Amino acid sequence: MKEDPRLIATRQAALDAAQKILMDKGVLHVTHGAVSKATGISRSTLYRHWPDARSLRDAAFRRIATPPNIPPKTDGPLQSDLRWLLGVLMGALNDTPWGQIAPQVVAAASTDEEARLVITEFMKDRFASVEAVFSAAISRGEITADVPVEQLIELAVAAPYFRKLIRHETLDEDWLDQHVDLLCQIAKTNSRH
Amino acid sequence: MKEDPRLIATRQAALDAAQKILMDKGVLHVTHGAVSKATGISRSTLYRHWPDARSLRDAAFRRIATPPNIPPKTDGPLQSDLRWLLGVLMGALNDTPWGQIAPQVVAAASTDEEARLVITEFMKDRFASVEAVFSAAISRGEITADVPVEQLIELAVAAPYFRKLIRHETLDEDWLDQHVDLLCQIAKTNSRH
DNA sequence: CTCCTATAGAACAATTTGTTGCATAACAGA
DNA sequence: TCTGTTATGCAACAAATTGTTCTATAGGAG
Repeated sequence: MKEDPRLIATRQAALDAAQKILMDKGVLHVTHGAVSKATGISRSTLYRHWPDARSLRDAAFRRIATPPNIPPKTDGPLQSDLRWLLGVLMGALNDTPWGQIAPQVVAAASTDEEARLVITEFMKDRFASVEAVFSAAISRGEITADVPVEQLIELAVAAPYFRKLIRHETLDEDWLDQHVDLLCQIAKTNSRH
Repeated sequence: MKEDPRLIATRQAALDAAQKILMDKGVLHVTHGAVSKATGISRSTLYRHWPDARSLRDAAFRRIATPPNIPPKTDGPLQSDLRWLLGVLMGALNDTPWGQIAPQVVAAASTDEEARLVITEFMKDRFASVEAVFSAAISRGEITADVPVEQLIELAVAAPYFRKLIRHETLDEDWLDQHVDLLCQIAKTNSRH
């Protein structure tokens, strides 16, 4: 037996609004009252779906933090693969809700176990993508297993996140080109050929 | 004429408590009521010092985010200077209130202009320290001006912050050694001698 | 000792938070 | 179409929180 469409519609509308509030005004303003006023859904209905403020916020976090599927490109060369993958990652930070919401999740993670799970899983996923690119390059013999892959992965992902979330600097194509160039240079100078 | 010691005492006690609440439970729980209960200071007094919840939170942020003075060490060699400076930075992230509070500031910065100022100024200060180390190395001729200093600075600082705030991984001596090694390697392979 | 001022405490209104009961409307199944 | 089920809207409500204001008191400055 299928789920009542009213449940689905309510959840969707409510979380859409919660997401928007989260992005525009911060986690402090995500309340049943605010969502009710934004959507027209009555407060009592919202309380039935999410019994307290925290579960509402968690739901909003989870909805946004779901990692988009990144179609893998590992056919080389390394510079090209890396540039493409980090380009997608950068695009997500710049143009999707995730980019705007990430700071809130980061903060929540420091006191909230649920939020911490959300972000560590998300990052594990990102790391796996980058790792696949390096592994492919090693398999092709483009670089050797001597390169400190762990460190490179961390630097590759850390830079755009740090730049966006903490420094509030722009993430543009020029910056990314330089970043990828440097990563590849490190990879190559650490390869024994 | 000096300031009334009662004002100073109240401010200090209140912000001490606010800081602790901020670290333990997150920004959501920093309220006049909570601080009053924690300190015994009456609510009305707190309201007179900080007229609304936001100014109280901002005050707590500012107090914690004040960068400690880092005594400069730029007498070389680069590896040693860098290791020492990033060691201090790592220690601050690991063992001072700043490390626990930074995520909250990061989040607040995405919707709050005041918090953004706090963190960008803080980072400007950090970057200047790292920049001084590289400049000194260039002056000594240890590395040449060909190295992409801007990028190196960003990577140097980004890695520990990313690791701590976003990945919730440990920051220990071994990791730092590897990190500094890699940074120096990049600097040297980019120097024409 | 006296004036000034910060604080404590209580009383208060306004807002927010969470609960409950009931009428209504929408859905699923026959 | 008819019927039983269930989600919603709405209003009333209690409780907690937020912010204001007044007065008495205690501590500090000259």
